[in-house]
Amino acid sequence: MTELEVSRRERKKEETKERIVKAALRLFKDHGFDATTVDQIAEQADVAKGTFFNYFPRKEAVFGYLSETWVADAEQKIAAILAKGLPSWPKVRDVFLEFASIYEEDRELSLHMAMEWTRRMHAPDDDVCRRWDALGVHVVRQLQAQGELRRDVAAERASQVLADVYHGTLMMWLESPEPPFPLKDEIRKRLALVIEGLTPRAKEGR
Amino acid sequence: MTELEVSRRERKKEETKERIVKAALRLFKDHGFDATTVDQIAEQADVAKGTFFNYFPRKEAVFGYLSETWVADAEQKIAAILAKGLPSWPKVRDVFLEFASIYEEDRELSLHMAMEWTRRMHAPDDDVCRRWDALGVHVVRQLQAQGELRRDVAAERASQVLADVYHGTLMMWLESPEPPFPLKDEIRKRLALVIEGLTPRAKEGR
DNA sequence: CCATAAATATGACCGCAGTCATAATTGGTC
DNA sequence: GACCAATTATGACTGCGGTCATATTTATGG
Repeated sequence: MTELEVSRRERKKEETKERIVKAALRLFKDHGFDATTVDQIAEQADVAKGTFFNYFPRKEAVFGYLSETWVADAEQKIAAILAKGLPSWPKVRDVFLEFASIYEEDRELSLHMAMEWTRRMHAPDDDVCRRWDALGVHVVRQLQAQGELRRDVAAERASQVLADVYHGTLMMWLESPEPPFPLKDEIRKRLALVIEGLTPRAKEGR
Repeated sequence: MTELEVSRRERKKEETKERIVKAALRLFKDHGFDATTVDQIAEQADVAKGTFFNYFPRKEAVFGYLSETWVADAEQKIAAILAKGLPSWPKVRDVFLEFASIYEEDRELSLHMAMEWTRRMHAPDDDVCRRWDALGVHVVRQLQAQGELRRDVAAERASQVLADVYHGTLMMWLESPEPPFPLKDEIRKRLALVIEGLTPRAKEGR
């Protein structure tokens, strides 16, 4: 009984997974990540505890579900920009800045999300990481072709440097008990620094 | 009985702490971080389990002990460089690169160390973080004064960007199952990118 | 409709990190 | 030495993340 590529099984499977994610995120937001137990999540999602671990290997792994959505979204938007004629750095940058605003909604939760994200790179078979990487490299290549970025540096390296600064700034912002600065603004400024470089120019701006 | 600022109590305290750290690191190296239990550490250090938690709030916290040593060491070396006349970026950079070689000894262990280090920033009362920060800012200020770095950017920001790239590269290297590149070399190249900037120059180098 | 195998669900169970009430040590005082 | 307060040590105990053997459901073939 293979009707239209999606069997009833797979549908139910996906449904359950979503129920678990929804329940988990709800509880995380309400009571905090640490205070939420897997039992509670399972209860709330109306499954047994063991079932949770059929879908996610670790408690934190529920965050992985989100990043899949996000990377798809990013690919979408970036593709749109790159498609319509001349791409330009500011536009691309703004797409990534947009994602930063997601983190502003719930900092405590976002911190756990970001740490899980960090940990995931461990697994070499994780394709979400690869997709982010590929996206970054692709963007840099385009900007290089457009003449907006130096062509004499490896695109992978340039992409990584930008990602590091993005991620580092985000982490610092997330880890402070109080927001230490306006997140998007700071990221923009730091990225600008990387683009411009730290070397003094001939005519130093004021 | 306050003889020479260090009571017997404090001496024993410090001794015990060191015994615990030594035992922990030994076991981590031999059997891996996760496979090592606090019971084993306590056993090996000849104390009760509860005693461990008198000295360290979490199992990972033993790494904190090391970072204190390191930052002191870094302050020392950097001060020496900055003291003797003209400081220059390459020399400063090499000091930080030296630290990278510590990580090359045991990657699995270093990964846990780095993650604990990341988590520590959470606590606002952690002065190790503040000291690293202060050190970075101080260095940048000096280099700015020396004319080696742009003077029109906030030293804190510049320092952070450099730290982010350093840290990001390190994490990527630590998280890969196999070393993906020569660590020190890659850090040097990426830092160079930040210094030079990603903007195309008039005469593009080949 | 029954048989069978694969996929999925379940909750009793286990090991360990971390807590806490209590006990032992220590240093100071008379 | 006897007493006291403060500091440090201890291990029984708890709670939760994660496992696993077993049960249940689902799809398929005869």
